[in-house]
Amino acid sequence: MKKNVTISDVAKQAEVSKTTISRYLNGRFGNMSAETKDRIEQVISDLNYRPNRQAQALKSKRSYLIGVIVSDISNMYSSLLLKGIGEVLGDAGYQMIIMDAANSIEKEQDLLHKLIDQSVEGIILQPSSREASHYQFIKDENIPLLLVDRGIEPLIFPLVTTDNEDATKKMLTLILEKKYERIVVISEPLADIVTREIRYQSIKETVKRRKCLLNLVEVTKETNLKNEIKKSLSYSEKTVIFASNGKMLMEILTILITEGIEIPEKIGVTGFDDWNLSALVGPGITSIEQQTQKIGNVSGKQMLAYLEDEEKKDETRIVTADIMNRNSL
Amino acid sequence: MKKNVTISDVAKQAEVSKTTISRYLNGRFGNMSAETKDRIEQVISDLNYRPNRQAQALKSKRSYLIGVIVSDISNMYSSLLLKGIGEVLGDAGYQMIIMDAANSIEKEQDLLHKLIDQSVEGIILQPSSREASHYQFIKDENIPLLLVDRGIEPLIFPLVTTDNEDATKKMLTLILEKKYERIVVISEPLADIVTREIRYQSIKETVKRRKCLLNLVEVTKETNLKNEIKKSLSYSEKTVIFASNGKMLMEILTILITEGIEIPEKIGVTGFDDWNLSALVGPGITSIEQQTQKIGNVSGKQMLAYLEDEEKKDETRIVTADIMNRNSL
DNA sequence: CTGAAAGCGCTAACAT
DNA sequence: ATGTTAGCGCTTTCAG
Repeated sequence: MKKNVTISDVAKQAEVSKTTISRYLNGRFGNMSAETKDRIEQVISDLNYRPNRQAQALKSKRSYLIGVIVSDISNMYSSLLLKGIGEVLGDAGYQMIIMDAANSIEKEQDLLHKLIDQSVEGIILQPSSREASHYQFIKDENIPLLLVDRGIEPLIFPLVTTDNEDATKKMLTLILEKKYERIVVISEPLADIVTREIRYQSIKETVKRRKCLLNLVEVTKETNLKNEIKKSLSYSEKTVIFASNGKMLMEILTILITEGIEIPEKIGVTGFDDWNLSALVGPGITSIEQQTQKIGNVSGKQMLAYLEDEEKKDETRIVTADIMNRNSL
Repeated sequence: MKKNVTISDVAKQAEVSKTTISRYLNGRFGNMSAETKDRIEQVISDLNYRPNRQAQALKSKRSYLIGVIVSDISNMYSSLLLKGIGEVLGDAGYQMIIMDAANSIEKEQDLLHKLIDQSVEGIILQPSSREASHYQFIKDENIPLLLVDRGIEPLIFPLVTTDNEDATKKMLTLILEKKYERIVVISEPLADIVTREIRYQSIKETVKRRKCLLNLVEVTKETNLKNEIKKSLSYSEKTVIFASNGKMLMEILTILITEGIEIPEKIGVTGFDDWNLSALVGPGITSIEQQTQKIGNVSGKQMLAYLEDEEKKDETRIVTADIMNRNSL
């Protein structure tokens, strides 16, 4: 059981003042004799001294902590996102405090406060709500907030996200080329998340000018997804299911495959794939693959930019997605 | 731009001393007049006061921070693990500082030090090395360390993990029932991680007493996996590929499927599946599905137990895995 | 080139 | 039932 060695211990041992040690720690050897410097270096390594971050933060107002809140950490999207953010932030000497809102907006509010209590220098948030008012207080706290993946309304913070509209429209082109006559969009509730709405509206707009029919299924806990899929199979028109995110896509595929429904013979399937696994599933699923890790990288860089220059804010960054043409249409 | 309100501001406003506020914050209303209590409550909410965690930690030696290091956060295993840990720790009022060792043992060492610098109260680690000596210093620091998923040698810290040996042997029974004559184990290098070794040895032991042949392919960056699979296909005996973890399984399946190799007609495939997605792939992959989120839950609980009672240490916990019998054998 | 002293925001004896 | 006082481990003027 080793007792904690503090800056005072080092100072005593090196026969200098705490001030000098502090200078050393912060790389301010501006005018420090080479010998004191060497002596301090020696003592620090002898004593195995490491400065206490909490104390440093308390005094200097620099915590080198960035808070990150994802809406659901068990989602593959989060993994890749966190990987991407972590790469950039880690290299810059920042630590991430990662938290999981578990799809609860109450929990998310609580976590935001907890992050602030920890004196984080910035927050990267994948919001669980589209309501800007929920996040206004962070602006008042004067702490940089960067949204990722999903926007809010109005968009009072910068955002890094996929080119949802563009990718959706490109996929629509593919669908229409294949002469589909009806599109069934299966999505989690549109009202909660702007991204879902954007994806749906993009489809709606494109379809409007064609002779293609459109259905929307909003999936909640009460929804019997199997029944909805059966219904989609019953249409007389040539039909395709469009999954609005990776979670939906996988649930749909699970049903289709376990029920032995042939893709694309019986029904076409496509949508957004967060997992980038759709190459392996069924006949290979034609899908929109987001560059999630890159979104993370970009977010990290944006955050660093804000941190060093408050004025660099409010620039939204769009990351393109890849349209993967496989065999499910 | 709101200036930070401190305990002193609250004390002044409520016309009591900081001590009293502190008592209030820590729920020690033992003997506090109802009216002061109410007044403080009022002032705190008026001022929108929130105590500074760093200052609290500095003084009280309680940070309520638990460090978690995963070997690769982009791996689905991490997602579910973190979900599981977070559920338990969050409910108990702890925050996680999650870090990604990115499969680098040097980085992992660095991160461990950084966690200690942050005054974490405990560390949950999915180790990137099997060498106990790398972690000895944590014992010296007297901070609770809990290993998860993978052990080290010797096992000087408690561990929460899957019943690797048991699950592997059960799967072997299935394989042998299907009259396979040769098993090709495809694994990342055994030498690095104990779990890999355990899985392989379990197979080896079981196979020894049968007339079944066994090959081992250790995959590094230099390995051409496609060639190895081709080789597996060339054997005259009825052959099955056993993937030692989810990452390998998915890489193998990707090759098999894109090359159009029929499963199980041309070759059987099975192994450990971290993603729990193998139901969707190809004909449905018979695999070992770990209860990763549960492993996380158990780890969280173990950590809480250590925190409140140092003596509860050194108890290794085994979580069973599920053998999913599908159509790839 | 170096140190003394004050204080960051909070908690915890020890008083009263 | 509440206040006084002394720090936690560090950084930072201000002096020399």
